Amino acid sequence: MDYNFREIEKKWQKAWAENKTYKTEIDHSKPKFYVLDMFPYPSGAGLHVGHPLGYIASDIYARYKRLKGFNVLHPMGYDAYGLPAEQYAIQTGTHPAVTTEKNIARYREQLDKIGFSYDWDREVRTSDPAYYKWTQWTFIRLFGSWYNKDSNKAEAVDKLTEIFRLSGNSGVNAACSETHVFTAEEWNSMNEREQQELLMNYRLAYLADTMVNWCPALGTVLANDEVSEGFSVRGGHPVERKSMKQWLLRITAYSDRLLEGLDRIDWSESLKDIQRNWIGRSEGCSAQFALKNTEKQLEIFTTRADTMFGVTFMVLAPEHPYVAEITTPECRAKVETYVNWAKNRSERERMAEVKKVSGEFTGAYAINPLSGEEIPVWVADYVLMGYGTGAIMAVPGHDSRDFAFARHFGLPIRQVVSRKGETPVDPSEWEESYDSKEGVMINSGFITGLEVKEAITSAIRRVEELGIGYGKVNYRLRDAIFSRQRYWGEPFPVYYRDGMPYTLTEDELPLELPEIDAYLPTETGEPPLARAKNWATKDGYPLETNTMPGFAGSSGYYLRYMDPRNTTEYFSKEANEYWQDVDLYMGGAEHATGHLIYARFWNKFLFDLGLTVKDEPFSKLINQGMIQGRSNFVYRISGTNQFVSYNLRKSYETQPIHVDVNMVHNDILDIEAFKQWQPQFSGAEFILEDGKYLCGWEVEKMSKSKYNVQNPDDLIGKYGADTLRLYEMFLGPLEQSKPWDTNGIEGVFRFIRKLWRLYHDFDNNFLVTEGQPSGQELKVLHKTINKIQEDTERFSFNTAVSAFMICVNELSELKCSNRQILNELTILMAPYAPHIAEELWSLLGNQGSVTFAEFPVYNPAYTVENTFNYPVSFNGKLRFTLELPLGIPVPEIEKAAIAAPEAAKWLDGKTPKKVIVVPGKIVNVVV
RNA sequence: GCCCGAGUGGUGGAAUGGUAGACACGAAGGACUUAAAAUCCUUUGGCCAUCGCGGCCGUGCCGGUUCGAGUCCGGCCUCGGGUACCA
Repeated sequence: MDYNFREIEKKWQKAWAENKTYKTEIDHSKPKFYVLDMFPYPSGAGLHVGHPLGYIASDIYARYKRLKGFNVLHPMGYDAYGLPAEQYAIQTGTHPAVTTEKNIARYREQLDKIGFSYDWDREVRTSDPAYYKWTQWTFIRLFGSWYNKDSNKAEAVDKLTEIFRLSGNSGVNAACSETHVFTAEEWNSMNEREQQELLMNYRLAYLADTMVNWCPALGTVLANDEVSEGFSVRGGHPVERKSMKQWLLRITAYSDRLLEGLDRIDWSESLKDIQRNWIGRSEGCSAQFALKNTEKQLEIFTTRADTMFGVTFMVLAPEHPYVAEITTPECRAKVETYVNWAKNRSERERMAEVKKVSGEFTGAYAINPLSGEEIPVWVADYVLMGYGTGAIMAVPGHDSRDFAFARHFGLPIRQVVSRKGETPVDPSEWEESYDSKEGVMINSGFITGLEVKEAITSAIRRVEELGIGYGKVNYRLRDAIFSRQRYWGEPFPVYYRDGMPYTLTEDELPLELPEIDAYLPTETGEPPLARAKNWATKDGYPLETNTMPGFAGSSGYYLRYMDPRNTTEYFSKEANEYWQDVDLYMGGAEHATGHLIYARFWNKFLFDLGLTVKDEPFSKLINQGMIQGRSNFVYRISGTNQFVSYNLRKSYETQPIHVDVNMVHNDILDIEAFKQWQPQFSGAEFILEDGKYLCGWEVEKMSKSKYNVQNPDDLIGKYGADTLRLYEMFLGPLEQSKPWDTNGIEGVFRFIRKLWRLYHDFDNNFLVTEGQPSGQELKVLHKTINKIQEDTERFSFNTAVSAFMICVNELSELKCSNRQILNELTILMAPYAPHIAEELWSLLGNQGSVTFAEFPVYNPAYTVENTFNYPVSFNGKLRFTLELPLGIPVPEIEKAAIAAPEAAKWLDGKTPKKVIVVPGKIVNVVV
């Protein structure tokens, strides 16, 4: 064996660990650079080949930055709390901590084999009391804070009570739950319980009754981003709506800042769009519609105040408090039946029946404040209580849902917007609502004739003049539900006195997770922590039995890495001032509406407290694409144990059967391995083509059941970590999703051995030559330096690997073994293939690790060409090429092109109309 | 429905508006070898060709801008992701 990767990789991994090569300290003499991977949840299945994709990319970048003279922080840890370990505990009784510990050990082993440059001394685990102490600490601070919209930041609740004591709440502009106005006297005469209840409306971490996503199978509540189409993201269990008392984080207070911050960070536009949509800011206006025969006003929110003259009815959500109050006796029975039916329908049913129109007339009428018309009030489940006010003004002419509803129940439809130059058609002939984003108002009283935009402003102004509403901004973003009825999570640092929650003091932290006898809810349905003995404070007050959700621990871990062993603070001021924020964050786009939004909120809150110097935590973020599986199939002839090769399958009636991809090489089946794979195939017969059995293939999700899972360990065993690293990068653009396919890995392996041979003679003796490199050698090297630098900086790692291949091919061609050239090449390779680079670096006689070498400086002087092979086109079609010196004047080039012997044929005796010459690029002759 | 992103050889993929298919894989042929592995060489988008001159067609489809379009613009089709009675 010439290139012995097994020995080399083991040797250097050991050396890096022993010398703590990647240990990082604050160093003010160097600029900092913080490269972070989204830390993994250590699942029992271990890493598959998709996980390291992002880690390899970020590791290459981290190593590159070190060569460029940066002090690089590149840590790793574990998102160690989570459902799978707890589910396993329920089934087996094994403590989740034990399972987690074991899984972490396996992850670590796998990660170490790939040769990452993590500073493991900074490892954090979210389930470690030394870590979650600070998660709990942050919760206490959230509980003790409110959001002042005037100063636009979080402030202490103590300051708020002071204001209440002196002047009540009328002058307070807070992001809060709905509260009535009270005076200082009223506040001061309240008892503590009343005051606490009131303050709950202001706290950034607060307790409230809310409709939650309850998952009976998991026995817990889930956040919106943990639910997809009515099923839990983890496990795929059905989810239903239920009202429960829950802790919430008032993330909505930060809606605008979360939105604004997106403009200042370097994330992909698509990811920012996902967050923008999730926050869902919409500008509009709120307006009160008077209800006939009562004093009541019905408040609605609309983004299209201009269409108010087109309102022909109103709709309330079934949960709207007014439904019961305004329904007339004649309609009561029907409305009650409808409301009950609507309320009990699961999310699932509602989603499945979006197209079905349902609703009921309440018997009540409202009065259109602009037109004075009387309009009926309906109740229907297409209006959601959770958005706006739970009531809408229906404009069936210009809203598809209102239109469908009006058609179904025979309600009038009126057109109020018309595009310029179009003659309005009777709405009764429409098949759908009329798109009204642009146009001119018609049938609209005082705004008739205005453009939509002006009409909106005009209508809002009138609403404000009438004192029935005001311009308002609405958000789709909801406060984050922060309680989970689970065991394996952070305990809340909260106890209850007289039924009111209070937080522990800082010196009582961490509040450690107690031992319990079974990882299940109690018989009375309380969360598992209710089983813990003495789950109470020293004074005997009961502690909170919910635990925090998965996103709690991951919301601030990047800050803790800056100073992970600090026992007196979350992280020191010094550490935060040095490391500031994450310069490069690498991870999956699936966290767009979860972790990535919570972490930004968490960080902004800590920024308000003055703890962090940056309000945005991740200045650049890259989403690595998903690695999909590539499945292989064999084709069994129906009713037989005969298998027909891929291209012959059409002549038979066959069923495709998944076959383990590890038994297939370049789509050719290892027949013996297949026979031994499962007993049912032991007697299998095969119809071959060209003496081989060819399998079919398809791109699918990587999963055990599809037998297409590839784990990195096998590949490292066969080719080594450096080959795996290069191959994962060579697969294609980092951000693109792509199928995993080992078909190309041989090529990368060949390349790396070819690289090795540059430094060795035929007998594998290390051999480099001294002396000055040739001009050609320098040209190849410097072309490569330039390309690698450019490609690495724009994260185009696939083309960088190609550039290395070209470089090694060319140097091999030149039979180059020059020390100077190879020394520089070694440094270039180091971020990509660190083990072989380290070995060659030491063979070259260099002291110390190549990690801290200096990145070669590109010298364009070595790569200048003095001639250029001009492509000459006629009418845009390439006809021939012409070698000409660079730097000769344009008319000369023109002349040379036309005078070329090949040109005569295309000129056909004519004089060219025009000749375009782009020096150093192209010549185009127009005939 | 709405908002993004992507469609290039048998495959993964290259290509600041300037020689489409770099670099690999696979395949075919050859060298070396008792043989195999490894290695090396040649060919490899399609069609036509008096296959050593050459030509025509080709980047999902239809148009447009331009001396010149895979790249820019307009309209469609397909696939992937996000979101969904959000007023």
